[in-house]
Amino acid sequence: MRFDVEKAKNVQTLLAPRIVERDMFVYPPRNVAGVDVAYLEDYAIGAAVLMDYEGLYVIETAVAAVKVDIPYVPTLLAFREIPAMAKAVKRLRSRPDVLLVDAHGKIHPRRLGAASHLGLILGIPTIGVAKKHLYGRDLGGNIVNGNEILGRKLDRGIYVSVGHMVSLDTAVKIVEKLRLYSLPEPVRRAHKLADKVKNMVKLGELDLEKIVDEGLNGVFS
DNA sequence: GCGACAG
DNA sequence: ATCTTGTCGC
Repeated sequence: MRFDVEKAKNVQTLLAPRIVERDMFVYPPRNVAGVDVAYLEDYAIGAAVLMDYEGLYVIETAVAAVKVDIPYVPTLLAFREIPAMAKAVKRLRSRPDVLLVDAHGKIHPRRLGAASHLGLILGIPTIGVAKKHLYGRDLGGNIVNGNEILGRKLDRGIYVSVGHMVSLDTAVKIVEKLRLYSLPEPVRRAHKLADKVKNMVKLGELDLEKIVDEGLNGVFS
């Protein structure tokens, strides 16, 4: 067993105290990016879409792929997804002011969901945006655990929580503004991009190995 | 022991 | 997350 579950949990417990819950960027942000991952066999394809916060137009996109060894274990998703997400974000030529991650942030048993973990590793403000419940109790829209507020559940079943370097109120404000559809645009587009690349690789229209060592950049819409 | 369990 | 066809509706 190359993946030590207990050790991974200890890493989360150790890193959680480093999360900053204050806005460490100028609000409103100039631009925001969304990241997501798609899987194809034993590879993870990460996609990042950078958009203008006010105009909601795409500035640039980046795709990266990495081989994945780690299995999916509930609450330890970060260890499986972060390599691909981090690589995609780093391939962006501009550094996003805020990053929206398709995963939970503080809504996590040890307060370090993948969105928080990624923000800590990249040193970029992050917001957790998830579609399903993972942890905590719903108390009138607030996801709580005892007296602690971990995040918020918005309409259409979207969970928002602090990733890193952002307050919950600001995180919610940003997500709401970017919600043209259920998911905030940057995340929805990153999901579509990762999915599209995955299918193109399947159809032989793209070479996965080439994406693994060179990545893919674009300036689409 | 039982149920829950992001992507 | 992934697999997987058609179908209903704006």
